[in-house]
Amino acid sequence: MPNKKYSTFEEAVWRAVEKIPRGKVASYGEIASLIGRPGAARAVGNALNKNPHLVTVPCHRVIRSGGSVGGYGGPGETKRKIELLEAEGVEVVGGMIDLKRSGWRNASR
DNA sequence: AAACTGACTTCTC
DNA sequence: GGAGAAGCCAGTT
Repeated sequence: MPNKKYSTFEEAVWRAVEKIPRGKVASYGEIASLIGRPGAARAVGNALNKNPHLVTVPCHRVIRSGGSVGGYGGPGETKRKIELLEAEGVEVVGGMIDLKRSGWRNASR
């Protein structure tokens, strides 16, 4: 039986991630700050790794700082992540994203 | 309860 | 610019 209960931290992460508009990306650190846990970028990655809301939470829109795509669980999964981002209008070059163009609430303008 | 792990971040060489 | 190490947080075992 599914007694799977989730922590408030994870719920907060998913909530912040699903808030990311299509065609834009946010870094793990950004999410951590949004939920009130600055520096918990690692914890955010952990929450996404177990992401049970794979449908509601576009984890592929979450990237590393600087604009690096980061990972996605498996080695080959990272490539899929890039494809998804490009499909949404995000320009990914060599695993790097233009934050000034696809940054969620930063660097644009 | 303690220790390990991990989709991170930043500094230094 | 690339590689290595340390620091940080939350979850899982």
